[in-house]
Amino acid sequence: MTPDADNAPTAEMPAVEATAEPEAVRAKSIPEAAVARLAVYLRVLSGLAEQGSTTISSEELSQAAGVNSAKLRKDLSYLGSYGTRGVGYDVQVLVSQIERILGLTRKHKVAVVGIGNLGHALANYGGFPGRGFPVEALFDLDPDLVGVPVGGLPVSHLDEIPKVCAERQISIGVIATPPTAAQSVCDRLVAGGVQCILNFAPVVLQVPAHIEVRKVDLAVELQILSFHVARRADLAANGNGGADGGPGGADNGSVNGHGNGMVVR
Amino acid sequence: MTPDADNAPTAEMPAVEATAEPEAVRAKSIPEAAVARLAVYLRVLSGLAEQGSTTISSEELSQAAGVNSAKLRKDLSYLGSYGTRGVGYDVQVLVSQIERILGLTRKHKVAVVGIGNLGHALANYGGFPGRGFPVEALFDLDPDLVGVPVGGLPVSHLDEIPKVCAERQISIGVIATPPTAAQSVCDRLVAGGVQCILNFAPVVLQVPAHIEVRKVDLAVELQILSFHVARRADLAANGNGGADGGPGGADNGSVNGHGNGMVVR
DNA sequence: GCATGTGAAATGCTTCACAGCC
DNA sequence: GGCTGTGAAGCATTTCACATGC
Repeated sequence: MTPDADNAPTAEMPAVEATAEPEAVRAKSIPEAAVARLAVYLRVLSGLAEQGSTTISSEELSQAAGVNSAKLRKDLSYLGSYGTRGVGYDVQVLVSQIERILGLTRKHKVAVVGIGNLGHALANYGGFPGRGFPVEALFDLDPDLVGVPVGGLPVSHLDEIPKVCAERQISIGVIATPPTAAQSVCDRLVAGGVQCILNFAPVVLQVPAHIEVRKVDLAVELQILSFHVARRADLAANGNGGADGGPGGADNGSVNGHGNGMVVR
Repeated sequence: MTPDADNAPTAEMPAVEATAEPEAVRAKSIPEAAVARLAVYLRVLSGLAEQGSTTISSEELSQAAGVNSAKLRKDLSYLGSYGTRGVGYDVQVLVSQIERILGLTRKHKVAVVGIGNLGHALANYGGFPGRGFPVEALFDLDPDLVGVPVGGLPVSHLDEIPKVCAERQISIGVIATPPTAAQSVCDRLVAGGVQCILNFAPVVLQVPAHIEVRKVDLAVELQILSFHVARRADLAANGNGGADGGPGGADNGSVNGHGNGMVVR
């Protein structure tokens, strides 16, 4: 995962205060794990909407999203009650509600730092996934790159990070630099006022408490896969006594869960 | 995080039983979340080793890895008892033990499918992170790319996936194609005998139960960050009256705070 | 009848706190 | 005195199972 799912959201906010909320109190504190899945549901639902579906049951949607239906319903219940018993959910309504919860009704400007192979790929992502995340600044250290437009946007120097980020109101910084530069880049992004960082560099960043960091770590992902290969080999080697019946049989229940995550980390 | 985690031996293991295991039973079933962190510790430790450190305490290592020390010790305890009370851990010993558990003592051949921006980045990663994951096959649909060497390896056509993967004993397939092609590529990788898949395409793959899948989903990561920005904005907007004192303050200490500040994220 | 929504149970993960050992 | 290793407590997430309402 999501990988990752580390993160300690804390923030409980028990009863909130007196100020009676006139309406839905929202901020009900929705589990981090559920948030990640909502993003997946959103993509599936958008696809369905384009194909003309208007309603869908939890069973169908859960299949398409690779989770079980109970989990899906629980996740959707965090949004409020937007289904119809005996029928299912209205696709458009779910799309809107998930977008609302995820804060996608507003744009989040992105800066990409480190225009190497990966940075290029990110900068060219065509406005970044699903709209709402326009790339509005690019940075690199290399003098040969500074000034050159990549994906229609000129590259600025690392030193400009704080100034440019502040000016353009960047809210998300993406770090795609070599590991040695990452912490320093991170500090400058924070100085520039970004609120969140998506880190592709294989280092653990130190950040102030109010900055949200997510990391995407290729080496870690591969090593997790390696672990599973090894474990499977172990089991096959000495795990089961005779019987069995070749691979695949193994049984072990494990439903088809599948899943994953994240990244998650 | 990957759910799956089915453990073979079910229950605990209160005492020995029936089929006496001749030796250490290893397969102790280590939590998925811990596996991901072990990979991080490994990187930190490798760095330390290169700088000449020979021992380290749980406190220091946990700081460097961005977790708290209790968690770190618990994680390391899954490896066995390799620390020295009153002293700390031997860096080299930990490195070896983590490598053993993660199955890094053996190579895992990788195939990259989809040689676009991202695929290029991956193919050029210079043998892939930290050794042990050699890229040994590249695939794309584009006739202009087939046959062209990328990072020293010629690109083959998608149709060759099953054959080439089987021949070269590829164990990990990396999908870096557009979403529409991903499921079909996945099926071919499975046909070619790969055991694990790392999926960069924004789709939920359907795979047989014995295949391990991890996904890296840029859109999901950004949307999770968006959620946190939104939540924070919400809190700031109606959470607390004036006072405050800038962002970050909020916190609202979850009551029992409990010392232990801990930097963490 | 059928599918949602949700308390409650089960499972899994993290944190605490301290015994054990150097 | 310091630091590891770990049972037990505390939380978080997932799953169950069924009342609820269309």
